[in-house]
Amino acid sequence: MKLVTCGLPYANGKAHIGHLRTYVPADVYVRYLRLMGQDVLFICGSDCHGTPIVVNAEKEGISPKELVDRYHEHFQKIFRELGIEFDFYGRTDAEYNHRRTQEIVKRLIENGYVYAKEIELAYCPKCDRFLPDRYVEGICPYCGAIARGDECDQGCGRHLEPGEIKEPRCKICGSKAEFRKQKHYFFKLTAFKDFLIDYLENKLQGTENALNYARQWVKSELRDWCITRNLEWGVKFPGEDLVVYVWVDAPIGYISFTEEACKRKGLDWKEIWLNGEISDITHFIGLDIVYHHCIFWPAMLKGAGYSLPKAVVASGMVKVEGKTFSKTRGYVVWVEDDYLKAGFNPDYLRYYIVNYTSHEKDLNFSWKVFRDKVNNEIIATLGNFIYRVLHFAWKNFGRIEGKVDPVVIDKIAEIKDKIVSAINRWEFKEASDAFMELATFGNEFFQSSKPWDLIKEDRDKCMDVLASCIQIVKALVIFAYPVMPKTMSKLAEFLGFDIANARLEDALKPIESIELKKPFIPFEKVDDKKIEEMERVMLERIRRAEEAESGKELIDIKEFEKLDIRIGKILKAERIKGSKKLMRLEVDIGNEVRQIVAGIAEVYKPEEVVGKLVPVLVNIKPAKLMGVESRGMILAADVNGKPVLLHPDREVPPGSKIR
RNA sequence: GCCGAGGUAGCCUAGCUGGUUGGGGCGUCGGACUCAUAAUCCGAAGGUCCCGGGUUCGAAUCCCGGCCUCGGCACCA
Repeated sequence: MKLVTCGLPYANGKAHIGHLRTYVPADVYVRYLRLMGQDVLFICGSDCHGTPIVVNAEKEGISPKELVDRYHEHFQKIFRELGIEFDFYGRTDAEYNHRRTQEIVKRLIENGYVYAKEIELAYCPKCDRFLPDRYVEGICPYCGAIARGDECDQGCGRHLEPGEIKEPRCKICGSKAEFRKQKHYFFKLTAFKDFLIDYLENKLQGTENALNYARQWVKSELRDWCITRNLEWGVKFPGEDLVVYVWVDAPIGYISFTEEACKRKGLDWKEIWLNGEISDITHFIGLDIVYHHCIFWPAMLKGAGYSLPKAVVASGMVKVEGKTFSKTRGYVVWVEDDYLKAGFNPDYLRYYIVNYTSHEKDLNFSWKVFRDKVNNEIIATLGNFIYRVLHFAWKNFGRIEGKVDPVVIDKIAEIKDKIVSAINRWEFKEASDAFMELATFGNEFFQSSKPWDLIKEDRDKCMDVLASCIQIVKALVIFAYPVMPKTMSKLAEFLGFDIANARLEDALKPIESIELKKPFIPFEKVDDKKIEEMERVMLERIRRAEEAESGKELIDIKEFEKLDIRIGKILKAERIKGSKKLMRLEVDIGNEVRQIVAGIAEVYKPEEVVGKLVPVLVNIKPAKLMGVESRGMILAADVNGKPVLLHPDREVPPGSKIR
């Protein structure tokens, strides 16, 4: 029995195209494996714990469970509608996962891989509780920006250790927090370094993008993981008033979901998870969680005495209309609101995702490309071939009994081999290109055989041609089924065979005789108006996002007057060591020379900004960036996140006021 | 900065253990056909294989240097 899993969607937001980038190929993979005769268990579930869920639930005034329920339902619905069929879709807050997680944590403790340590944590005296991660807000000790407890998300982006944040405040009640010591538990990840190096170099299979990242990480410094948090919501850490960190109980979902799936099917989950060193387990994940799956997870499994995964397959990133996927900036396609509600066939999106490029590379989603792929590839090549054959055969004969051309059988066999080879390398584009090649072959065969002429001259010969074509149609239905299950199962039913129990080899078995009904048009065209509408929706969203980003209300001139903006002359400039973006400048602002740190080093070289006149916000609070004090802020235009400097249109004296 | 991945015609790509004219798809142009959702088929145009140097009889393919793009740099879900 082979196990295939997908990274668990976090039950904190709706499904978008980024999710599908992992789930669709995984589903396609499983369906092909089954067509290849393999026994596969396919599982997934909702990731239900963690601080963001608790914080968001509190914000909405509902319980974490209510929030999780909502998105758990949502994801199940999306998967159902897109034909992503898990054998079991669980949730990490279920009893079975709590039980398995606690069992594994106990094993880790028994085996000596967990130790306690006192650390200083932010504590809110008013709420009377410790404040984990995102419950804290304060000042970043490095750059002075407002930061979260665990990360300076708006400023320098640094990770913050517990206790590092300055002036911590409780995010719930807003009152001042203090630091208090508390005992927490750490997982001895460092003890697994040698094991991990060997595992990643010699044992784990998968896509290069995942393996290379992981190898690089494991060779640099590993640190022990703090695996406990001060929350109510989560899996209780044995014997303490703490819960385990989400990244402990989330992957354990893979195990507990397997148990549940096996229980329902009368199988033994231990054959997968407790059968020795490496087990036939394949994890499909996004690139963002490679670390957890290739480092943390195998170490945990090893430490608790469980089997290790055989392969980790990581999908590439998603872009939307050529821009980096971003929910906040509006470059996103929501599966339900944007796609399904518009009434598009889910098979189209599945085909797009699988066929756009290889699994490891970046996938760009564009509505125009979508329209072209659907209309030119799915419909014109594949759908049209199927329909023209079925329609012609039904109209002229009704029943087809003829000899299939051996050339056709050879071609089908060739395509089948291509598909098998591609699937074994997780090359889903190659597999889908292969069946499209067969459709093109079919069109060529039909065209060059001219059955519309033959029917007038030689009905038997015409019948043979159609027998060959129907053979190709059947092969196409089987070969394309994993990518487009909805439409292909309808066609299989039309042709009178059971796709659920089909094998790739069935495509080669000649159809002796077949009775045809009136065929249906398998795919509906996507029209330009609809695409324009979709693009409008997206542009509108991007525009709104930009507006929200700038988030500007109307202000009084008095407020503007608070800003002291002057022209400064850059006297000196140098890069800041260790930083990609920052440049240290000495700027003459008229009555003094200030040291200012500016994020322009990605675009400008020091020598080209020296001597330039630029606007400077003089009365901004001083801040430290990368340890260098900055007293002022260079103003520049923001073009796609990159700075463009502004210069006065004629020479003006440094210190000139801007108003 | 460090570490990955990658730069092949308007777009997506194959080739990358070096060897005849760098394949394929979409788009474009011309033609043919009419069974079919103006679908299909045939043909054509289109490439400094990022740049520079090197190794070699010979490099998109190997080596060195540079430029550019994307991503990661961790207890962030």
